[in-house]
Amino acid sequence: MADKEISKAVIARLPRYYRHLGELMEDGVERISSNELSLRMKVTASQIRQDLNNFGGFGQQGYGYNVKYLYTEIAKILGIDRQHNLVIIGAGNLGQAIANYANFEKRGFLIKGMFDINPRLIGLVVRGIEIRSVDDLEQFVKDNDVQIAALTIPKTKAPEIADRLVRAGIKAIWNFAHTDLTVPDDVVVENVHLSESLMRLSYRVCSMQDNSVDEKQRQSAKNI
Amino acid sequence: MADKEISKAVIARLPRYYRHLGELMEDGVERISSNELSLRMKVTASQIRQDLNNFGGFGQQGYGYNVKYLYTEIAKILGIDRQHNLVIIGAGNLGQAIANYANFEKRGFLIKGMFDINPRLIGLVVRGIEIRSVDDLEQFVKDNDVQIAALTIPKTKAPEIADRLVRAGIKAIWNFAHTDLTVPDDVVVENVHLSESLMRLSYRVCSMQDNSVDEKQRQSAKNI
DNA sequence: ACATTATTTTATCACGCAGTTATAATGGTG
DNA sequence: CACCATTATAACTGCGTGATAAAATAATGT
Repeated sequence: MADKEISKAVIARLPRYYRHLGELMEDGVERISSNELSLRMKVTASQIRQDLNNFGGFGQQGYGYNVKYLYTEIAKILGIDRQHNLVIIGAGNLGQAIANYANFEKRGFLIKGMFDINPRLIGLVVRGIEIRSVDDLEQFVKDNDVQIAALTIPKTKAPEIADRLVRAGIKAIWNFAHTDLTVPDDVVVENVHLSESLMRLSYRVCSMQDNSVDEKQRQSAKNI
Repeated sequence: MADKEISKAVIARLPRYYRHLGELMEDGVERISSNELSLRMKVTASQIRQDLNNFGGFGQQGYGYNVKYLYTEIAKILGIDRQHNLVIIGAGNLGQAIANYANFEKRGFLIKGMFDINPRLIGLVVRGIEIRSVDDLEQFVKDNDVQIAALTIPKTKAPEIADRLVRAGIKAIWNFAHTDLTVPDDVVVENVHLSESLMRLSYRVCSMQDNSVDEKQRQSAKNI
C-alpha cells in the first residue's frame, strides 16, 4: 500500500465516497456499480472508477464494488481505522461544538482533553472531557500520546500555541484560527477558515445575481 | 466587471489574498510587489500576477500593487462590499460560535436571527440576536430580506429545512450538516464538512508517517 | 448439467482542457 | 537611461472525461 503518489484531488474526494458508502451500508446495500454511485453522488462514473483504481482493484467486472469492503478499504487509506488522540485548544463555542460531535469518536478520533486560558472555564467537564489550563498543555500532549490539536482560538494567540504544540511533538494541527501557521515540514496543518468559506459563498451569490441580470439583458435585447 | 468567466480556483484563493492584504494595511504597508507577496503567502509570484490580472490591471510596472486599492477591489469582486442578511438555523454550539464571531459583520454579513426547535433555547438572546422557533422561519426570511442561511443542524433535519428555505426564497445555504443538499440551480450551497476535513488531515498524518518509514528504509538500504 | 452467448461493469488507455509555472515583451519608476 | 515589476504569451503539468479492452456474471439453449 501507499506505493505511488496519489493525487490531492482524489484524496479530497475520498471522505465523500466514504460517507455515501456508509449510508449505503446502513440501507443494507451490499454491492454497487460505479454507474449507480455516480447517479447518487452526481459525479461521472468514469471518475469514480479512476479514483478507486488508484488503490488497486477494489471492483469486479460484471459485479461492481462490494460496499462493505470498499468502505473498510477507504477507511484504511484515510487512516481512520487507527486511533488518533486529539486535544482541543480553545473551549469556546467552536471548541465545544467539536467536543460534542460524537461521530468523530466512531472514526477513531478520541478527544483526550480541552484547554483554555479562561479561569472560569478551567475545571469544567464537557462530554466527560475536562477543560484544563493551557499551562499544562505540553505535559499533557506528551503524557497522552496526542497526535492532533484542534485550534479554536483567536488568531492573535494561534502562532504561539502552534509553536508550543510543535515543540511538544504534535503531528498535526486542525486550524480554525483565521491565520496561516508556520510549522516544520513534518507537521501537517489543515485549515478550516470559515470566513474564507463565507466569502466564497458571497462571490457565488453575487455572480449568480449578475448572471441573471445578464440573462434579463439578453432577453430584452432579443425583443428589440 | 464580471465580464469573462473566472476560474473557480482563482476565486478560492481570493479570500486569502484579501486577508493578507488586510494585514498589510494594518501594518501600514502601502504597496507590494508580487514577489514580496509570494514570499509572505508562500505561493509563486507568477500565480499571484495571473490571478490578479483576471480582474484587470490592478498593478503597475516598476511599482507593484497598491495594497489599499487591491483590498477594496477584491472586496468588490467577492461581493463583501455589499450587505448580506443571514440567519442561523440551529442554535447549538456551532450556531452560537458563528453568531459570536464579530468579524463577519465587518465583512457585511449581518445576522438577522437564529432558529431552533429546542423550546429551552427559544427566546434566548445571543449577541443581541434572538433565538426563534423554526415555525417562524419562512415568514422571517421573507420579512427580513434574508439571502443566506447557515445550517448548523443534524443531517437528518437538513434536507427538510433546506427545502423550506428554498421555498421561502433563500439565495444561498452555508451547509454545516454532514450531508449533501439538493437544491435548484439558482440556489448556492457552500459545504463545510468538518468530518471530511478531519479525514483529510488523518490521511496526511498517516502518509507522512509512512513516508518517513520509507525514508528510513531507504537509509538502511544505503547502508547495506 | 454444461457449453455458449449476451450482458454487465471494471480496468486501462488516450485525449483535451484547465490550471500552473516560466519566459518574453512592455511600460512605468527613480 | 538603467532598473524594476507588471502584462502578455508560451510551455508545461495534471486532472477529468470518454472510449476501448478485458473479465466476470447472468441468461440461454441443447
